[in-house]
Amino acid sequence: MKGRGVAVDVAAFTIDGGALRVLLEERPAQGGWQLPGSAVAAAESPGDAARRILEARFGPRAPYHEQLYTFGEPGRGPISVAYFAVVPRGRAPQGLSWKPVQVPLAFDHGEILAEAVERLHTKTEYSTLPLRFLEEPFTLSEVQAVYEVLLERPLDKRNFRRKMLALEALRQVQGRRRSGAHRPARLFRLSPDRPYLLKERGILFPF
Amino acid sequence: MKGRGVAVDVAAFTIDGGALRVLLEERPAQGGWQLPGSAVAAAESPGDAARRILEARFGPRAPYHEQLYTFGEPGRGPISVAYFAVVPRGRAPQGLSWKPVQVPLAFDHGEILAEAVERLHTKTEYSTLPLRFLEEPFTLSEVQAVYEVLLERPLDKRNFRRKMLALEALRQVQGRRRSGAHRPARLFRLSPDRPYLLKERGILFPF
DNA sequence: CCAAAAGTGTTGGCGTTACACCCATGG
DNA sequence: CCATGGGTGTAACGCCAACACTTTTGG
Repeated sequence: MKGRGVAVDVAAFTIDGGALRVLLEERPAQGGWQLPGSAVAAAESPGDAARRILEARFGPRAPYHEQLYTFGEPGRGPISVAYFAVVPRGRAPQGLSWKPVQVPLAFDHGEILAEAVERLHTKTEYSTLPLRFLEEPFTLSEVQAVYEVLLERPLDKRNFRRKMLALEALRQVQGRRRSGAHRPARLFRLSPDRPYLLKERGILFPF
Repeated sequence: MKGRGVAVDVAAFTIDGGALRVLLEERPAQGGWQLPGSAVAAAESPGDAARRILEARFGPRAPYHEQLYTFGEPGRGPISVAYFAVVPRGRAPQGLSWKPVQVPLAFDHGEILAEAVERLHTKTEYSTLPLRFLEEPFTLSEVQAVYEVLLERPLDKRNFRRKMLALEALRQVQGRRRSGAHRPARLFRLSPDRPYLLKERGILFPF
């Protein structure tokens, strides 16, 4: 079989300081910032390679990730299967930085990043993917804060809570978070049976 | 760059006889029916290869298609970038057949097909992708029939028309279709500015 | 007792569904 | 004039967005 090799690039996001950030590595020789990536070995699938890349950075429990899109313009070098990942807030791994999503990238990585950001926004509208930005257990206020960053607008607290709880995507756990001079907050985890919920009914034809 | 080659496989759908059908080729030597595909040449992108495959079957105006998912389990052979396509009703090209989507396929093509069918159903809920099943110009009754096959339930004619027209995805064109002993039907095309409409607002957070 | 975040219900408006009859044509 | 599919309006209901105050705690 002739043709080009296959690589995997990962756009890993986190939310910190009220802003969406993406995990980048700096390669000054190659024109600045780029997404972490790797060639796909002969004995692994692209999904295996993505998990390997994430485990190398975040340890054996790789964060949530899914395949995004495959890029392969001729002249690009390898064909790249892009993944995007959602990572709870934390320090950037060795040699990498969490950067605002507006930074210009090397190669065509800006295009990959733009696609990943768009997918993230789309899924925010109709799934519980954003819960993956939080370390468990988390409070409802933390969930709301994540959604407010992603949607770029404030949300009504009562409506938000009613709707989020109605999804049955959360399971309350024992204990409360005390964090200052105010009432402690209930704690939640992802509901084990619905770790990643898409709204079933569509918009066009709910009748 | 080491690793495996890259191929493209296409799941092309049409609606005929009130049922969803997929374009398959029979290779008795390799265990029955399979999706049309091809290796990706060194000088082309996967998208180029998909278009090439479709043009070889349907002529220089390739039907609507989009990238679906990239499959690459080790031991699979080449890594395959799968596309799905939506084709207006018509005769199957030389050497190929329109088959019901339940037929068992060779290799892992059944998995690819299942993914494509799912994507098609998802997009039916919140986009005007199903309009691509129709040759232009078409009538509103034809549009409704397509949606009824995809959604597998009858739809109310008045509600359907109101909603479809409200999307402003259609443009009425001159002329009427006369097809028997009844009132002739108005004709429509895809609105040129919105050839492929996704509903903007989501379900979870429209407030 | 003060500050700060957690927590909680109701109402009005709008969008969606349910529903039945007349129209235009060909034979 | 009859059969066939094309074409049209309204009313009841349910869901969603808007909105403000009380509770619990730490200092």
